[in-house]
Formats: sequence, C-alpha cells, structure tokens
Amino acid sequence: MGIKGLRQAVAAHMREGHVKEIAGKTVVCDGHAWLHKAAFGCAFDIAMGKPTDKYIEYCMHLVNMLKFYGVTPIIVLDGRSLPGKARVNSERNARRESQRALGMELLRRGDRSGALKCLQQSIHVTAEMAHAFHARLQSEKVTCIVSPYEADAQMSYMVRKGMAQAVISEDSDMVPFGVDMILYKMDTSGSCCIFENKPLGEGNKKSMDVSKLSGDARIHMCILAGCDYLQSIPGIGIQKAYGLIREHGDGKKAIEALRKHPKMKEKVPDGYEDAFERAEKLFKHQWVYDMEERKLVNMTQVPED
DNA sequence: AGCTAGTACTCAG
DNA sequence: GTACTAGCT
Repeated sequence: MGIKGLRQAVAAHMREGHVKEIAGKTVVCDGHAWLHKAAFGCAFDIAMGKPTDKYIEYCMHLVNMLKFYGVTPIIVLDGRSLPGKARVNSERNARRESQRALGMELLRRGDRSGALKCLQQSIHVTAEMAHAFHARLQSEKVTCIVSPYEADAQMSYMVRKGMAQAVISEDSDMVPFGVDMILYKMDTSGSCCIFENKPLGEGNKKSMDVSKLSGDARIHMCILAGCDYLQSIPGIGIQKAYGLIREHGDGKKAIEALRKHPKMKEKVPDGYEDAFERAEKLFKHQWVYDMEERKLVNMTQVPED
C-alpha cells in the first residue's frame, strides 16, 4: 500500500545492520518483493518467454543465507489485490506494456542494452512465477503462506500472534501495522537497514518518534497523511499528520481542530470524518489467514457494536 | 519547512 | 512498492 514519505520520516529509527543480529529468531519475508527483484536479473529471458529458474535460485539464495545465519524464514506470498487498487494496477499494467513494446522495438534496431532497460521495466511477477517459488519452498520444507489479500497485513498479523519476531520487507506499511522490528533493503549477503520501534535518544528531539504513538495513533497519523483508502487533506503530509496526532491525541480530535482552524477549515472535505472512520476500519480489519485456526480472520477483531 | 508531482529504479559481475 | 528532487505554498 504505502504511506507517502513515511520511510524517510522514520529515518531516526533506522540503522545499518545485518540479519545475524536476529539469529535464533523467526522472520516473515515478503516473497513478492523478492520475486520482483529477482525477475530483474532474468528480465530478458522472461520477456522472451524463455523458461528460466534463475529468479527462483535468487530467492532460494536469500532463504539459505538467512538459515546460514541461524534465522528461520517464513515466506508470505500475495493473494488477490484489493478491489480499491484496480486503478493503480491498470496504470502499472499500461506502463509495463508500453515498456515491453519499446524494448522489443529497440531490440529490432540492435540496441541491446537499451532494450534490456525497457524490458526490465516491463517485468511483473506472474502467478506462474509465484507458484513455481511456492512449490520449491514446499519441496525444501520452508514454511510458505499465501495471504488472502495484502501480504503486509498477513505479515504483521503473524508477528502479533508470536509466530515471528521480525519482518523482512520493502513496505512502509509495516510501521502503522505495528511491527516493532523491520529489516529493509536486505541484500544477498544479509546486510540491511533495521527499523526498531523504540524510544529515540536525546539527540533526536526534532525527529519523528513513532514509539511515542499508540497503535491507533500510528494508524490515525498514516490515514491523515494519505493512504490507499483515503486521500489526505491538501497540504497535510506525514510531518503535519504526526504533529496533529501528537498535539490532539487521536484522529477524531485532530480533525475537530482542523475544522476550527481559520486557514485549514475550508480544505477539509465534506464527510471527511466518515471517510476517515471507514479508512480506519479497512486498515484494521483486513482479512488475513490464521494458520492455527486454518481460516480467514480479521487482522484485528471487529467490535461487537 | 513541508507538500506535490515528476522522474528513475529494484539484478549483479 | 521505493528514492530523489525541483518547484510551490
């Protein structure tokens, strides 16, 4: 999904690190992100329809590297995409198609390196690629979960249920979903950037400190800043949203304050309060798969009333 | 200072 | 999905 500017905004919580720091722990990994990166390495073969398993070897290298450092990986693969993402998905498809056409044209003209760049932009992870990876993981006895919808929600649910202690991802949504340890930008040697949700020291007074926010407040901040479920009020990004939540405590009170603000009140759209509530519900109650109960459940339980 | 929108990019020797 | 940045408020 993605919250604009969030990764940059939580930079003070991040540091250079290595997977060996979580030796002995279990980590949930975003398999789709791995496949997408891996596909770049064999973009030519994939675009030409030539059978290859190079991308699987790349992903398995990551799996084996984690095991080498004593980390137990669980791979999560994407299920269906949410209906609300149809527009952004079709935009991406159109871009991929045009890049593919351009790549083939450059190839006919003999511009092999130019063609490769375009063909790399045309790559997307197909269901067949995901299936092939899934089958390989099963044959190697690596736990693999297919999430009903978005992988982010599934991964954070598994951490909250105690099945894992960290997440390997490229996605900023792990922060509002409340994951306390996130490994970003992991390379084939295990180096990575590590996000930790813990109080910042005295030297970071001016930085955003997400450990100062409750779980709900973190989600409220991200909705205010603009997410897939709700566009932000014009002029409000991640920094303003953080300031508002810190000042007023929660989203509802922050919007009340904006409604009274002389310069901001005309920018708050009609019905924003209701849209905000809907977004919060969509955020919190996404469908995920529960491995113990072997059924779909809401990521956080829907209240009775 | 912070928000927006546009461009460029994810492999690996 | 990401990072970076010029230009605007």
